[in-house]
Amino acid sequence: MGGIPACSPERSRVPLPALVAAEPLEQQQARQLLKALADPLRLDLVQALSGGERCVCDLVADLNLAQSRLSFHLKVMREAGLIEAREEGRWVYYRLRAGALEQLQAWLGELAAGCQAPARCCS
Amino acid sequence: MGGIPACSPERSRVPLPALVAAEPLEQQQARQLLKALADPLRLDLVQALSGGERCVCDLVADLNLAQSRLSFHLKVMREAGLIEAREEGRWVYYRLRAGALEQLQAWLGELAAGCQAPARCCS
DNA sequence: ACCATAGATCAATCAAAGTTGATTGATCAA
DNA sequence: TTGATCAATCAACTTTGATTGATCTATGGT
Repeated sequence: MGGIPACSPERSRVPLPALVAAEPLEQQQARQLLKALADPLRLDLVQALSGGERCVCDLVADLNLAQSRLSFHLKVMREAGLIEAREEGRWVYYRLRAGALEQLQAWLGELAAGCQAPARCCS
Repeated sequence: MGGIPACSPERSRVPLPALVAAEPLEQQQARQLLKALADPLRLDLVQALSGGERCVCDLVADLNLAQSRLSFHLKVMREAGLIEAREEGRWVYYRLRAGALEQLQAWLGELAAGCQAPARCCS
């Protein structure tokens, strides 16, 4: 809890890592992606980004929400690897990571594959 | 809150409706499915069901969890239309709804389609 | 240097989800 | 009919997640 503040707060922007490659997607990553998608506001954001890259100030205006609120949700999505950011001067542009969506699709496909088996009879 | 108990408590099992067809999937339904998937325990359940139908008592044993806890999560998944139940005597068997998974896949596909457009320049 | 804007972060608050243990209704076997 | 087991539900509690408003840093214009 009451942590020693690291040498300097050093508040650099967009410091967050994410998913790595187009690999099969581990359960943990899938969960983060799903959680990042499973929220009404974030779903609106995804919708807004589904037509292409947008900058934060536009999103604030278009969706008419508090900037800190937007920033919070963008962070959740970024940390999940669902979106990525590109800085340009003062502005930050966000876009969906198509790769993440495709990984998730593939992951769902695998689930659907074997799920029709008849019940193992219970004890 | 302090409700008048309906004529008789009538605790019939598995009363919950769900998704209807293999249609394009509305945002609200997508969100429910995503939320149903976005939980560690429920993901374990999905995993367990991905090989085919299982009965509750087996799931309790295999995943080693409290029965009421399992029941709660099964209900969330059922209400989202992610799984469905089949009663047989004393037992209830659950299985994944492949249709739901496929709908979700398709929904993701549409998102991925247009998201690579270059930024609309901001203001 | 100064001020305005863009956007991230923090602390406090509030709401939504999950957990637990106990109870209840059904079903089945003895 | 009694007793055991399966599974859903409820009420109390705990944990997690979202919202808000205030700061804070970086960039750019004057």
